[in-house]
Amino acid sequence: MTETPTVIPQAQSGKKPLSQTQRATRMLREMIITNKLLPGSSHLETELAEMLGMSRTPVREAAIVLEGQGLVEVKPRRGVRILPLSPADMEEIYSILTELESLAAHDVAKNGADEEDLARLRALIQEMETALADDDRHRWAEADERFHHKLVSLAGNRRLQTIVATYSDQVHRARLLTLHMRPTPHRSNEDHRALVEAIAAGDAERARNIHREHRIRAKTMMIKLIASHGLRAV
Amino acid sequence: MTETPTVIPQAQSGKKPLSQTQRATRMLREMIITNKLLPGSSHLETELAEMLGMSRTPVREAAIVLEGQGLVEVKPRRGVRILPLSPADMEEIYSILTELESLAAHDVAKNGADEEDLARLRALIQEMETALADDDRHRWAEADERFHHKLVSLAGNRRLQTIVATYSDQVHRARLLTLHMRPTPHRSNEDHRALVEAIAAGDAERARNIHREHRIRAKTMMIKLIASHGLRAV
DNA sequence: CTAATGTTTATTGTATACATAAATTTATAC
DNA sequence: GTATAAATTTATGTATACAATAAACATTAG
Repeated sequence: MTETPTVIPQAQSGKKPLSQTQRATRMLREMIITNKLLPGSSHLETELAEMLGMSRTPVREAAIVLEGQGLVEVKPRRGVRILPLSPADMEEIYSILTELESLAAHDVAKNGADEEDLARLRALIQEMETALADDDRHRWAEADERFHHKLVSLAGNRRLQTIVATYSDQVHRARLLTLHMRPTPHRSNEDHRALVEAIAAGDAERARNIHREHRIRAKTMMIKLIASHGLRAV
Repeated sequence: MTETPTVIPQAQSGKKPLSQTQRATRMLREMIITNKLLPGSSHLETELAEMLGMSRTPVREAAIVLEGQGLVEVKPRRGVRILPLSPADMEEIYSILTELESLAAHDVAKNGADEEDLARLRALIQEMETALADDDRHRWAEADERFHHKLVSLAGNRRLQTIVATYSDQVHRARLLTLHMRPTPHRSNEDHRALVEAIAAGDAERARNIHREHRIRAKTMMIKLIASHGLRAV
């Protein structure tokens, strides 16, 4: 894979100067998932190149990468189009995420997690709870994302991680949008606690089922919210 | 000028002259999954370009696409490397395929398949059986692939189909390799029949479980075969 | 006014040029 | 003979040039 989506931290001490293609890929992905480039809009290669201060070549290569990750579509003479997500698309993606994250939960429980990892997961749940207490949904969402990411990474299946990251990126916009429309996610935190217990107990099937139900609930809510607000795409 | 074919499901019908990049992508992928380009080997962009009779640019773009599909790795000054699969890689991929194909089986059973689709699946099983009777494993494998492909396509989740296709490509080499080492796949056909029955009965959970077990068996056998032949990568 | 045709423009696909940095080789010192 | 440094080669990353062609526009016919 060219790049693992949503792996922002690279700035530390690994001082390899990024290539222009890498920079273009990151910047464009960031602008897409944070809605700086609006879904449905099209952008000529030249425009993007100028905007990013580089030539067309790296922009073109970045577009190919992002197309492979389902974020854009490169249309022959129409430029690069930011793909909108319909409720049907969301349904597709959430089904896949549900299944793969549940597999991750299963595998983590089966292979066993050490105390450090369990502590990390519990700390993230705690973080979500205090964020909720402070009515800070943004912080809650961030901790939630990190929880799911950590869970998947513990499964130790790199490809699984890549797929989940890719599709999580795709629904990131929708999550941002519904964050303030949804009811307070208390139930979500209960699910998380139950999941960590199942993992700690090494009960793989229970972990899988808890997480699957958790994900299905999230999906149902998301679709309903989008539909109830009359959004045809995001 | 009456019809502009936007999405052509298969080959010839729309004879849009492929771009060089598309040609490069197809040719390289084909050469990789059929072992014309050996796993672990590296190839400079210039070599590949000359080999395919085009300039470096489209080769480069194809390499980016194939890298996104996990078939190659582009190493800074080492050229394009055909990625070998270790048993651990295979384990990763089969886990993902197991889960996603099982989801497909579940969804197809849940949404219901019409008689035509069921007939098609049954015809493919029949094809596998006659191929086995003729001791023609190649034909069996082809029908098997088409059966799995058909199953997944019936689920109607385009992204699911894409992921399964991508990872199926990755293990294609290994399947070719073990095709003649494995015992006659009678059990496999029984599984297929049971699956189609569960789908016809609309029993989603049963369909899911049957297919999951089927896939797990396939995975175990594959890993054992590879290991028993002392192969560290394919 | 509408449809058909010709003309212009704009954008892409691909080739190519070139500076840069990695890899490799050669030279030099110890 | 080994280790270090300098020189050379090489492949890449990126910019740029340019022909091909789809889209947009203007023109003409009906």
